[in-house]
Amino acid sequence: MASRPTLKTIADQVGVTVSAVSLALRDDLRISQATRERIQQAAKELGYVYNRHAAGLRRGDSGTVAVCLNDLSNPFFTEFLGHMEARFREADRMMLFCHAHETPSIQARFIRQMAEHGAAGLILVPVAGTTREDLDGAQVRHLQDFPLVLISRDVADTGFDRVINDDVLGIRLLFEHLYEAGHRRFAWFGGGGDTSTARDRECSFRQQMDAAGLPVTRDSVHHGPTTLEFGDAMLERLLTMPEPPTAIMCFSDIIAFGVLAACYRHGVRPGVDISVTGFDDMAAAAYSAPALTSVRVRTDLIGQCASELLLSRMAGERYPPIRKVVPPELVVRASTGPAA
Amino acid sequence: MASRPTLKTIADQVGVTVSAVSLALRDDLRISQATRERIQQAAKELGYVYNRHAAGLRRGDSGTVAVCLNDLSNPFFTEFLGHMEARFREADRMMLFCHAHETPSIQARFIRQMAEHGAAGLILVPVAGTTREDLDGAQVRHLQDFPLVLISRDVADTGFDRVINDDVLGIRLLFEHLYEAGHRRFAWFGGGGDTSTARDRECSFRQQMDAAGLPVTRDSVHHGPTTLEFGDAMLERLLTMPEPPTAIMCFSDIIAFGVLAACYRHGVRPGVDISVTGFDDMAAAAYSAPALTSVRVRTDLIGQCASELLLSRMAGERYPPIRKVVPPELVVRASTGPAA
DNA sequence: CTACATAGTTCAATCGATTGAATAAATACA
DNA sequence: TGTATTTATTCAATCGATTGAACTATGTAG
Repeated sequence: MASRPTLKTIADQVGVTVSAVSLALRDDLRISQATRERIQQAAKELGYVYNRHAAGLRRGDSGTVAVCLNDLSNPFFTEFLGHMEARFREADRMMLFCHAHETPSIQARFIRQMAEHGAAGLILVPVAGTTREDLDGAQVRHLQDFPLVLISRDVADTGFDRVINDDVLGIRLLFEHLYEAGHRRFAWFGGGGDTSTARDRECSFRQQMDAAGLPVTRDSVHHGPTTLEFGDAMLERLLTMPEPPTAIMCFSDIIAFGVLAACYRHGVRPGVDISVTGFDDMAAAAYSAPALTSVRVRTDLIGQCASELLLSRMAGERYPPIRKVVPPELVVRASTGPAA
Repeated sequence: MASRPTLKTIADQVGVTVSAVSLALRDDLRISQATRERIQQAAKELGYVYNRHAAGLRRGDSGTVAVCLNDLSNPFFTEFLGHMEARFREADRMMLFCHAHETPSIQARFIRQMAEHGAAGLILVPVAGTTREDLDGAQVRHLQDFPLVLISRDVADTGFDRVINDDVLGIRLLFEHLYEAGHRRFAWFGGGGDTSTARDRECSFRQQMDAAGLPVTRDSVHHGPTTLEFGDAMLERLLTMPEPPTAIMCFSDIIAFGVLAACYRHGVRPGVDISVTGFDDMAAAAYSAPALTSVRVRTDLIGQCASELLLSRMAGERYPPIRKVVPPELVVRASTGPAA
């Protein structure tokens, strides 16, 4: 029944004031070592639990950071989560987490709530279609000078820090790899969402096609969700064509895995009869059947860089907004080969 | 420069007291509708942001719940996260999140910190080897009567609520499926961690073998981490045996995917030359090459049930600790077939 | 015209930790 | 011995929202 002990409880027990206890528990040298030890001992015995609400109220900092992702079912994003979590734990920051499900209203609500909680910073993979307006004014007036780092997806015209992958380069690497292997008939299985990632990758695909003097027809570009189902279904459709493409570039590994599954069912051999590429190089890409050619997005570097940037902003660093673009790496595996 | 507005700021603006503002913002009927509207209007104009530290200090509830998982790289666990996040969002609870990396010290620290934050409840997938002592006394004296729900993995002798999968049943379903298909030489690729899941599944495997009158030899049981690498490497080893098993049961889909990858490289046809089963039935299982026979762990039901249980405990419900066991479902796909 | 609800608002204490300033005690210095 | 300095601790205000009790009009019943 005894309610949670407070500084007062300890103070009474030891015979000092709350001030002394407060200082002692934080190892302040103003309190003599002897007293400090008695106080810390008593705190332990009483099972004292620090109250961050009280501390946060007085100090204005809650010791938390907020992270908002949009798609947990995609391991690619959980890789980010892992890397950032590690860095924040190191910095002794707790993480408020939100799964926005690509839904603007969820994202907006989370931004408001994390502000209410006094989170000191926010890392955000903006949901598709997020605009500048969504990020400032709208929810939290004081977001203007609030530490906020966008990752993975870019939002134009923001005054925020951003850490993103070089999607244009990634597609170029894959395209060149396929082109050099003799492929001339390409298909693009692209992300349908309104994100910078989807736009940049598809745009880069079209540029490469143009530069190679290859026509982009209605049959070469297909849009859909980033799911296994989409890749699977799309390949089924492609196989009914009179002269199907010999190389399929997918917006994401996830889609490519779907394509591989459909190939397997139809006895089409990826890397021999057809070439398939992914994007992201998630862990499973090395173990698909066959192993998937992809570009490795450096989630580790991006995640670390973003956390670092956020922590430095939180520490009060002032500099113009940074837009960091991290180059990915081509990883050639068995799912691609010379054009038949 | 103007610091964040408070109730006082609004009160001065409108010409009422903080009490009135506090009540009005929460739509308390004690304040006349006219005044309420004026206050709410002013709050909006000033860009007022609710301060949960202040409210939490006074009310003793921060409106957060804590969730601690141990392995983000396994999509199986992020499925839980998704389901719980949805339920908590619905209940207007924020989520403090921790990735314990199977590390007891991280788990312990998180438990302490979430208590400091005044989280109203905790859902935990305990890290391998977690004991009763780790969960009470040790970190937070007041955890005794603290809403805590364990999921996925069980910890013996706790007085806490638990929601877990019926692992024994799952293995039995898979075994019977394989046995009826004529398989008699089995291998078990098992989780190496000290978790109830690893123990229960392996134990069930041994029971089934016994019941079928099949010997469990040194060559039939293999332990390792829940990774693609482990499954891959283990199959390589198995193929060097003079008389390899015809059926391989894996502790997790992840391991099975590694096995399928190795099969593919060696031209061994899963479902024809050898049968492979996973466990969990994560989304990718339907799209592996070939599609994987597995048992579907109802992460949706378990996640929902756990959140529901936690919310009801948080609401003050008192009843003896509940141990809810959710039955999984057999999903037969192409990776298993009649014994050669 | 008094007594009495009733609605609308304010008063004032409270939650628990923090911190700059003040005080007391002990030690050093002249 | 008296004063300056250091060390150890306490005082008291503060952060911002909440809430039971108190107060003040206004209206209603007797």
